[in-house]
Amino acid sequence: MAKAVAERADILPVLAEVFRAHGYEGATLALLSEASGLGKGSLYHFFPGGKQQMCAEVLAEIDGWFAANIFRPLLEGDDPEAAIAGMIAAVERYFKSGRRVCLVGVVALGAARDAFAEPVRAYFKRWAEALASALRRCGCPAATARRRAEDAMLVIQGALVIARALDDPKVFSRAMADLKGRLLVDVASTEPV
Amino acid sequence: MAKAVAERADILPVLAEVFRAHGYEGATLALLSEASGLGKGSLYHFFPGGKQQMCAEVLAEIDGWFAANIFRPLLEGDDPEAAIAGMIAAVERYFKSGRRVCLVGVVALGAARDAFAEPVRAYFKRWAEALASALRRCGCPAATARRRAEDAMLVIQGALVIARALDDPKVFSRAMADLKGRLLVDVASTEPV
DNA sequence: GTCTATAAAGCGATAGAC
DNA sequence: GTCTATCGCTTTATAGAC
Repeated sequence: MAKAVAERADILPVLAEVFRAHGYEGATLALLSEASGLGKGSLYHFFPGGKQQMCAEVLAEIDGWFAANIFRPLLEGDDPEAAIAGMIAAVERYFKSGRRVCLVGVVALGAARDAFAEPVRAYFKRWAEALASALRRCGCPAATARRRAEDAMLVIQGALVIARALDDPKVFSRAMADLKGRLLVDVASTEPV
Repeated sequence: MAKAVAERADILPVLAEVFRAHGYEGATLALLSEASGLGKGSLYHFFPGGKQQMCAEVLAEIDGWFAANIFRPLLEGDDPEAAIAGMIAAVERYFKSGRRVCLVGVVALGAARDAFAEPVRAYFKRWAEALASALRRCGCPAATARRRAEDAMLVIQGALVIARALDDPKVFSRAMADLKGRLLVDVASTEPV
């Protein structure tokens, strides 16, 4: 299908899309080779560890993207309320309104779960902690912030499953809109002037 | 592993557990054979359509179980509030507090999604409609009932993903307890005496 | 660094004895 | 109805030419 591969950095997103679309077990080397435009030999040159290494590096890149574009703004922004709104918007874009699946969630549900247990756990844990941090700075008590953050993780993943099961992206978009409202409801929101 | 197979009805639950644990692609005939205690020849005697038929019949049986134990009480019970509480309890038990995965959700996320699109869609649609019906009879306006029912589908699936990703069943149990409270909040609840 | 060729194992599925 | 043996194909992975 696609060609156009110059550096290693260009390969990972292409492989990621194959893993997303077919799952770890379903992503065969033939598919990965075709999508990247690289022969199997070349793939093994880049990833001597084979399919497992490809998936591990893809997960690491995903984690890096979320760290830079989602976790950090939540942790560092001086306007936590805006950071949360930004998170929702970024998630909507990233998952293409529910048409794109979360590879981390797919791996978590699949048989390869044990092989990637650590990165999968870390991804959701870091995300939840970053969101909880932003919520606390919005005026949420620590316990409430933690619960709402965990709830958000769960709503996002569930929305992806149901949107795909019903083949209806609107489900995802609506869930994100609801989530945005629910995260900050009943919060002090001491607007700094 | 297990042996003990007499009738066809005893085979499906065993196959179901293999599909749950390994996904459609990961559930090999060798695993299905080993788990059921039946040779490949015997499996093909019961399921001439092979792996696809096995999964289709497993999904049908799951649908049947939910129809009898979850959908019908929601639709028919004369105490809808109790039916909803019963649904939460049944779901907690069925998914073993998040230690067991939802095969319908797994299939929806996987590559085999297209092959089973119809039963997957129908399962969630029927469930949401049954729950919405119970909510309406609790005093929810139709639109609210529909939204809350869809929300419940999404929370259940998301809780299964996150509980498994974090390897923490408490996430699922807490989400179910929260869901129970949230479904019926701000509802007329005209207690019939 | 890329490719083709190929190895070794596993896959779904079938045939046929019992 | 159950099994073993096997087919034809695909899988992951390697070897080696260029």
